[in-house]
Amino acid sequence: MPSHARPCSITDVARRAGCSVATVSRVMGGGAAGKAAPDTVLRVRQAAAELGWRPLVAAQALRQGRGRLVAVLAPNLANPALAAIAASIEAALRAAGLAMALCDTHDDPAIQDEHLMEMQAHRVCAYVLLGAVASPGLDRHLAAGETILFVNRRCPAGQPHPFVGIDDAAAGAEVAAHFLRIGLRIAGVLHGSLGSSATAARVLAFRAALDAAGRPLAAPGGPAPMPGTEHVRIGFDGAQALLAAGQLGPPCGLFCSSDLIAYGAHRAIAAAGLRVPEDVALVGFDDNPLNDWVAPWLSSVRVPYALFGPAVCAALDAVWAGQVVDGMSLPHKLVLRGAAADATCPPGA
Amino acid sequence: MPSHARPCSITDVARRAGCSVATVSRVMGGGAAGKAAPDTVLRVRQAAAELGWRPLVAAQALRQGRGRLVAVLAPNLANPALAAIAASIEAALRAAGLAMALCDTHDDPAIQDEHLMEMQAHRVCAYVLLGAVASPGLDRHLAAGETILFVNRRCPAGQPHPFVGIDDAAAGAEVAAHFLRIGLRIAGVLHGSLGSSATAARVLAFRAALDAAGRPLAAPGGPAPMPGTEHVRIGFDGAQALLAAGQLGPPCGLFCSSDLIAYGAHRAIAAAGLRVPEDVALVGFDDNPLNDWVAPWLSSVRVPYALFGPAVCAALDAVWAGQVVDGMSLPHKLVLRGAAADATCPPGA
DNA sequence: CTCCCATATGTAAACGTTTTCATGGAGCCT
DNA sequence: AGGCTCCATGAAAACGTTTACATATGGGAG
Repeated sequence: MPSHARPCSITDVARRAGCSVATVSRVMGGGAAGKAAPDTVLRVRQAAAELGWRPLVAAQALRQGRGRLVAVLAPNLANPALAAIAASIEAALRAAGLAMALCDTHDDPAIQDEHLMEMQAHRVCAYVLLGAVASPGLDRHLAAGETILFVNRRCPAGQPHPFVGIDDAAAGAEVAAHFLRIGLRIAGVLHGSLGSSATAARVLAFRAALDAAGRPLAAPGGPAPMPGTEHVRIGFDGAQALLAAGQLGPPCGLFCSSDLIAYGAHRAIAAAGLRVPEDVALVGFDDNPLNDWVAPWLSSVRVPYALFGPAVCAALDAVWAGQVVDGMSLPHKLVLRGAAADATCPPGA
Repeated sequence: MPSHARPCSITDVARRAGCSVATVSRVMGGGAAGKAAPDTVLRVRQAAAELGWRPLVAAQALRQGRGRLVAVLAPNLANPALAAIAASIEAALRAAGLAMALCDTHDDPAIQDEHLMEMQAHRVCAYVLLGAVASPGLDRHLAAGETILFVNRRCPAGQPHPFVGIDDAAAGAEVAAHFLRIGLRIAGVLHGSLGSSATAARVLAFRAALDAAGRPLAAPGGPAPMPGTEHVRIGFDGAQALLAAGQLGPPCGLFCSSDLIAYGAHRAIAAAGLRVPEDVALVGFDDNPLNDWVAPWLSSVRVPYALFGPAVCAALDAVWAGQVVDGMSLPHKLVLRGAAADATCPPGA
């Protein structure tokens, strides 16, 4: 029988500890060290433990105006890179005593706004925008002075805002430098919508580095990818277009602004009878942890997934402390994978 | 300056609409059709829209005892299959006006309990356990009559509880039938901890089908995998052990209880100079959406990710309506991928 | 001994909403 | 006309917490 006896409240704890609710609140409230007599603290702690009581988050949120919930908005949870970052953030938030509400925006401004409204109704204590897109609701939240942290993509509105992510421009330039170093002809660059600051920075820096080396890339042909288009599809179609244009003659290099795009490109290239990386050297971005297992032919810029969570928490703390968090750059690394996957021992071992 | 003017409340709406807060609550509360005069409804709706007001979830939760938040606990968000299911659930919950709090339990009973406690403090309106593990906190929540829905793995405690997932036993038997049909010698089955009801059902039904066909599998050698061990590692180590035992001579078939395990096995098999699927036919489980792109050699049992969200919502509604939801089986399908990846057109097109 | 301050605790208001109950008016039946 | 029900609405209590304020107790300094 789900009798649903009312779960115990601060009042029950107070009664059991033989004090007032205010005292319980002070003792359990954390911050108030030395605000209560030592033996009272002990009694209250014990009573709370015996009853298994925790302050009701809704009541705290109501009273204090803010809750203990952090909204995390991501454009596409099916993307392993984003899922990994979300997982890292979740772990770090939990360690900080916060909970995560995760929302999938599908890169759609309307859905993003809907989520922002809903999370506002929850009085979340912060918004973590993991790949934000410009939207009216975002502007309103920014104007309202909400705590907003941009991850991966910078704020699409003009002003600089707190940001956590890698140095995409540097990474893009490194990829170019790698191709130049090994003296490979560069067939092109495949990428998603340049509306994403991350993609734009990667691609533009890549092109700029090639320009600076006197080996400029031909202007991109074909239509610009629509925002939200499946990355694998972008890669497949893009590689097919390059093949049709005769651009992918071996040997050459091809840069893809995400691993998913590289997967798609690889499929088209393999179907054309070319080998990767011997004929076409592919460099992706994100370095999906599964690459070692399923894509040993793919070099990629490794993004330190596990560092995102701690960095996000640190940035939030800094913002709440009133500091200005302008750009916090996480380290990245170009991981090169060889021609023959010498897999006599498990990768990463 | 984040002036943080107090966000408007129901009182503001009432004043603007020229009525009392009770009326606003009734009008916006949804269910109350015909509980207010038509023109009043109009005035209130307009006032709320103009002010951009939404009822504060914390206050609702406080008053009603339950919030509009659903806790989703998953054992490992880095697993693409689980991330896909979580994404599906999120979308469906949002469509139902609910928000999702996502927690990663790392398959650890202690962490699961911690999350359960925290979510209880949030007065979430339901718990969706996507791969639950037995724990004292889970027992307490069950005893307290909370709304708990098991997804993928059945309730580890004895009694039957509401469940959403595929028919794992049938799927395992189908894999066995497939191997038998094409007359392949079966080298073995690699799997994670049998503590998971899903894994156990798959593996046991697979073995049972082989037994019934008079082709019983040798008892598993080596230590049973520890819970939580990386699936790719299980696959790699397991395949290496089979190779060392001379079990993987071509041609043969090998069943892996998850795609990740199959990835690991593939790596070891390829390193040994054997081809997949010509020499060793691999069948995985989950059918990662990326398989078409990165693992065209892998046959796998496709799990209908997109159906989980709607099924979960339907099950929750049923439970709240007082019905008994015992087992809701989602359809699965064994997807066979050929030897030569004929990738002249994009997969799935 | 008195005064004052520090320290520990209790009292009560406030947060925003839902919901029960009461009120008053409009119609309908006898 | 009187009494009835039905309907729309308002007043107020309650949910569980935090916190500003008040109160009591004790100790030290004068």
